[in-house]
Amino acid sequence: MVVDQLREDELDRLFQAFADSTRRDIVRRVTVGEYSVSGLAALYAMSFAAVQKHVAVLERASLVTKEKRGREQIVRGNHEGLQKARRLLDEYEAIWRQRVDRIADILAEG
Amino acid sequence: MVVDQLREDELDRLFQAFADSTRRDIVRRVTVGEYSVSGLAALYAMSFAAVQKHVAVLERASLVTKEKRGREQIVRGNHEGLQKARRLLDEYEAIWRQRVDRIADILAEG
DNA sequence: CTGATCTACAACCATTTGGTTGTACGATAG
DNA sequence: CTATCGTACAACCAAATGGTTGTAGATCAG
Repeated sequence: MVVDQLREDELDRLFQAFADSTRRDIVRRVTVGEYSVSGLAALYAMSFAAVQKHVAVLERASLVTKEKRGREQIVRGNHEGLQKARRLLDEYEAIWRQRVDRIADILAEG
Repeated sequence: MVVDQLREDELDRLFQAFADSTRRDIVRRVTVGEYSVSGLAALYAMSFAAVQKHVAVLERASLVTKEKRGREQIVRGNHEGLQKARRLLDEYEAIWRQRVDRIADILAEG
């Protein structure tokens, strides 16, 4: 086994990151606009530290990047993670379509 | 707030379900072939009960369905969950493209 | 310089997660 | 009928998750 452990871990982190509505909202916002960590924190009914942790989870998943600007840390959307997640789901969709085609073939044969 | 709590919870469950390599493998397998719960359990280095729990997580996320056949429970892939997950990532991709277009516009103006 | 702001990080807590073993029960094979 | 198989479910455990408060270091405004 141990097919491609690095990629598997990467995908674990990616989907785990998406599995929280606050984090999904952060991703949407930082894709459209520019936010510091505290700018984001102001949007949610939770502590600054909690939002900071959410951003860290997104960063580890390559869904956002942080860039220091003065005393602020600007959070930006990172297309890389999103693309990887989409690519995986596209693979699954392809497997599904192959399966449907195969069943169609069997029906055509019979 | 409380935009669409049901959908948010649904998405939480969906991405949470994808955030585990064993579960991703189960989804792939049951999309292609037919497996009972114990048939799946035989594939992994963990207990039957553990696999049973993974299947339950996938079922709650609408990624698989179970169907009783004699004393076996047949697990099958369910396109519904996969589609919903893909749809969300497509939305994010669209947001990203809009952002890129907007930047292009600004550059064109300037 | 001083005070306010932004961030990082540690420590703590409750709940969830991913695993285990054990028990029980319906369905099937012999 | 009896033994076995496939499943369900409870109880338990360690680790991870999602939140909190508190402390401390940079950076900026006045």
